[in-house]
Amino acid sequence: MSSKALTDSTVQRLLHTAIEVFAERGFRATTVREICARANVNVASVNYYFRSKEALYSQALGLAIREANERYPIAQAQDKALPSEQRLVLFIDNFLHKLLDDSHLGYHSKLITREIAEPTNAFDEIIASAIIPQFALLEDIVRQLLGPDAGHNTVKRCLLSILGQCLVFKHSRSVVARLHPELIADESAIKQTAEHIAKFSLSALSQLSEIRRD
Amino acid sequence: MSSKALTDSTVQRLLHTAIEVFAERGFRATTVREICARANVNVASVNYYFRSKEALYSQALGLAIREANERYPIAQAQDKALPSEQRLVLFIDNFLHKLLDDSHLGYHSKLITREIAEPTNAFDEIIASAIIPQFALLEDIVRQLLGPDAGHNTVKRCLLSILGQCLVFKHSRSVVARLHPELIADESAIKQTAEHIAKFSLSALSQLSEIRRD
DNA sequence: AATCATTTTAAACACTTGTTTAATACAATC
DNA sequence: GATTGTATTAAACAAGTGTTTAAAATGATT
Repeated sequence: MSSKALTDSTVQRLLHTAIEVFAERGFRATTVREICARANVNVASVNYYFRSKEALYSQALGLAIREANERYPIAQAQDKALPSEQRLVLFIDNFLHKLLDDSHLGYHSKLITREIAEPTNAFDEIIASAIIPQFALLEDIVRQLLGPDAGHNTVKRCLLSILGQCLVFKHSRSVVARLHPELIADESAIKQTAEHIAKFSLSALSQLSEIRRD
Repeated sequence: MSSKALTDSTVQRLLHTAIEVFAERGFRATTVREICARANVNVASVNYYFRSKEALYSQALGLAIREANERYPIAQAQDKALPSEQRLVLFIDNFLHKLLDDSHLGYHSKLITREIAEPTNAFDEIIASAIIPQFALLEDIVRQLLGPDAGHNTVKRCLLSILGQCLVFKHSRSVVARLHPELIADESAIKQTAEHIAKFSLSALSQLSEIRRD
């Protein structure tokens, strides 16, 4: 494969279409033919440019992670000069928008959360490039909010409490859309939801930091 | 189909095997042949007893919901004589155990959360018999904890904050198992996690109830 | 024991799957 | 402009899909 493949329109179209279809249907339920039909390329192209359906999936997943991180950089929340409370608000707002962005990234986060829910061989890639950085950043923030006396497991559980509050809107989106659509109706609703999660979590964290360690 | 079908061993084996395989692979990626092989019945049985693969899925889903509700009844948390704080603890403990039970119900909750993540035609069944009752019960508890002045959207968002903290252990189980396996290692770890979620949420709710409405 | 409806079975159906092939089209280099 | 390496195409491949069929096995009723 020549080096111009990076800008090759066929390869690019295949990758981005693959992100869409794999996100919609999952790996096994996705057919190579559907990807090719949507991308307007011949069926054989998948095995010509990538070696197999699985290799295409792996590459598409990697691209999805990179593009998601480009579009929603966590730089703001990383600024250690800011007060921890504000950094938490920034993190949650960023994370929630990344999850609920339909315009461009809906497929990216869907594909990523799908891989998490049902890991394939590409799972290690996800862990290393999409999960661990987020975990580390949030852990940094939470540790500061809880104070130095907080036990290891307490910190971990608080991380998951915060992430879970965000992720529920992705994983159970169908339920939210059915029962409480107004919570994710538009940009301002998402922002309010992010503020709620931040307030909810900050209340809990401040109270936990007063009490004890484990 | 005769009425004895209810106790027919072939039908029963098909249904329970279907719960397993559909939970593992999802609807489209599941093959009728694999279900039949695991259940030790002929391939044609699916179309003989149920009319199609889709009908089998629908029936299996309904059975999963019924069995999950039987095994983890929410009766305790419904007891209005108990203080709201304790009812919340009971609810979370029950819900988390239901989600993380591997011995019998792992497949049931997996199938249910999968249907939520990727709704099929059977989605309405899930909403009505598995979601709404849980939502209503938790809403009752949360409303008492927040007081009568709490706004509608605040209540809803608090519901999702609590449910999300539990669900993350199911949806992102692969990540938790990889990065923080000790949090769900055994029965006592799960209990501690449930206690954390309850404490975390009660702290937040008590603080929110002091402040304001929306 | 014979009859009958029900259940189980192996085989086949038509269709879709990922992948391969071999022929064609294209575009740059000499 | 012929040559050569790359890209695209239609067609075919073997394996797997849900479903149907028609024959065989089963078990209860007469």
